[in-house]
Amino acid sequence: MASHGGRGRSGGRPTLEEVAARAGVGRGTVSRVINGSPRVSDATRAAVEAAVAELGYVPNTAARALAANRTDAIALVVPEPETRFFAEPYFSDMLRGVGAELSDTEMQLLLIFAGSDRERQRLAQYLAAHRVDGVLLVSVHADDPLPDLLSQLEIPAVISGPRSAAESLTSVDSDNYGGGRSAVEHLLGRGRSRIAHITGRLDVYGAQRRAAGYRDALRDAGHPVDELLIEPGDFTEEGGRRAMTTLLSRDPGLDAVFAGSDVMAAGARQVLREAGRRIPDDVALVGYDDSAIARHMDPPLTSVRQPIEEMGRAMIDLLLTEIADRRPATSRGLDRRRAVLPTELVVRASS
Amino acid sequence: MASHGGRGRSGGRPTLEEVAARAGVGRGTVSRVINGSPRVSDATRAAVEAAVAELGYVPNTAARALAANRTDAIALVVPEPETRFFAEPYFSDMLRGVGAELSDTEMQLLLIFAGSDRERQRLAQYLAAHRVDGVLLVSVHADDPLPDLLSQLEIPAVISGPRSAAESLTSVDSDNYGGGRSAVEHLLGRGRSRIAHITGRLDVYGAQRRAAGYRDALRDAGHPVDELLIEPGDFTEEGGRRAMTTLLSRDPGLDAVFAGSDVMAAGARQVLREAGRRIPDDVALVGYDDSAIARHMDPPLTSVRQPIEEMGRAMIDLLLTEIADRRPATSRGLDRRRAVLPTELVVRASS
DNA sequence: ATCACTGGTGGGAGCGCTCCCACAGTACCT
DNA sequence: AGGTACTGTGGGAGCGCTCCCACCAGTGAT
Repeated sequence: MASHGGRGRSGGRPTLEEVAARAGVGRGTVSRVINGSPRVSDATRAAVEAAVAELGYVPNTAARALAANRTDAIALVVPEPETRFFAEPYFSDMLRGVGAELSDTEMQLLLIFAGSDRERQRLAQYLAAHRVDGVLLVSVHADDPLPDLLSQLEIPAVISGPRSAAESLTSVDSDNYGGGRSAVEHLLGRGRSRIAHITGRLDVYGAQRRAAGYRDALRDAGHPVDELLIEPGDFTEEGGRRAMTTLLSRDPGLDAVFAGSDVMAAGARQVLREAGRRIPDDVALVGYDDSAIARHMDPPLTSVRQPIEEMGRAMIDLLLTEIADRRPATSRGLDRRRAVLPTELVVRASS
Repeated sequence: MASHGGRGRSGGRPTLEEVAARAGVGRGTVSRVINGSPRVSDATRAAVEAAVAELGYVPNTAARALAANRTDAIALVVPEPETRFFAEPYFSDMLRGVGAELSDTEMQLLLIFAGSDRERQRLAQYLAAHRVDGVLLVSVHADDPLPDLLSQLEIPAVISGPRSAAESLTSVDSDNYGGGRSAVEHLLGRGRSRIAHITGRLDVYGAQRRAAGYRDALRDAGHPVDELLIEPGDFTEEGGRRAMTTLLSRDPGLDAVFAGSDVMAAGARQVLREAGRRIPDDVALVGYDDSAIARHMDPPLTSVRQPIEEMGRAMIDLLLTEIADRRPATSRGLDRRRAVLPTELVVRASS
């Protein structure tokens, strides 16, 4: 039914002006109705809404973006190759939370992978062009230049897993310290006393915090902290094996292990088995992440669960307020926000 | 260093006009250089490029979109909940191909899930607003209204897995017919003669084609087609079990089974085992999809591989030409395009 | 010398919005 | 009666591009 105009333009989508003419009001008034301004009388609003419905009017996003200097879109940036994104349920959970929280909004979510250098290049261009109003950053390494680029471009951003205690970006984190504590307190409660800790890579802030929780839990219970019972892994299964081997040689009598991730716990379990230790009878084992591995391990692994989906929701919340705050020009200065969500210990047969 | 202007606008990004002034040329010339028009002298081009570099000019996408009536973005629409998207490697492979093919382009890819009704609603709005230049459609059900919506809105679209032989959208498919043939020919070559077929849901076009390949391969080899050896499954493991049970009761002497998917093959395998049949000694088994299941099955499953990543690339190719063709206004009419990519039989121990 | 062309270039018009200023109308005070 | 204030409204200006027409040299043919 669409009548084609003279030039190549297709479709003849109605414009604000046409809606205004139809409703017998001015352009500005229609704009106010569309944007939900309260300064419109009920009668006028009704007339405009009728015209919008009759004409099937849909705002032109490009025009709006140009005039208002915003895009109504935010990006979820994953500085990893796509493969890892799909492999780890972490991202899937995060995305679910983000999507849910966004569904009440007009905001559009873009998923951007920046694993390769080339993709990084494109991302930088993309951000420089201000094609999004804000950015969600997940799984960022300590030396990544991305956060700096974002602050330089003055693009609102929220990072999941702050890079340090002094993180300059608004951040959302789970309570790694509390998670570490609860794991150790649980083991102590089970009557274990020689509790080892396989940490994650210690340049990852969260791994430091978990270790701190481990230390404080022991100390507060009146146990001395034996540094020989702390051995760094690197979040891999192989790293877990190596660390466990080392720990076992240092103290064959240890009766519990708190691993900084489920994957490392899986590695530790192998070594313990080979050394003839029964789990949990001889050595109790606790992991971190409550991943699928934990559920399927033999015996099923006690693990610290992070509320990843909730973290996604929190990130959106913070980002949206940050974007809203920026709009009225006054950059409110230095009060960086930070959210920390509680973890939960999921007890299974391994402890 | 950015000096703030009088009003609230932030940042002072350079505009075309500023680049033009700096390079000592007109606005139009800069635009030509940016867009790679050949009608610019080398000297002028160099001057403009220098000015662009000095000023760090990045085109304003919104302005371009408004003026040129295009967005330089395409959407990958997944009419499934996110969960399935992550669960099935199909999507991951497809995304890899799409991303790779797009990386030479200025085009931006959006990932849109439309599993729930609410998400569908948003998607419709999104498309009506013409926020993308084209759409990639994957895993669409036969009765989905989305394709019609797209043609109505005159948005270029490419679908993976056409819904029927009369698919109205440009489509990319793997050679399901050839895949079915090759599976059966392989089994015949192994000396099997009573070959059963567990089909997928027959309202899925690809499942029909696989079954057609099965029939023709038998017929061309001089074997009669016994309809009692064809039993529909529904792509699930349970469906595979049911179909296998039925087939075995109809013909206890069958010596091979071609299942329309690896998952159904897994179901069939269970039933065969319980019935005391050895694989492949008594009954040879072939699946379809070459998924992780196939590799991990005991014994490893012979399966037909679809070139999913290549399909992703092909979809982008077709979509981009479709978008380009549309630009010069003349809608070239009725010659719908269609690409069919070859499959490959991966032989393992089950046959 | 005149008349086509042709490759290069400048800049007006306009894309469809938002923002904001101006102004009419009403209400409520002095 | 005149002021003041506030609600609701219309429409100009302008966001930063692309498109296209007009125009200016050259160049070669007449």
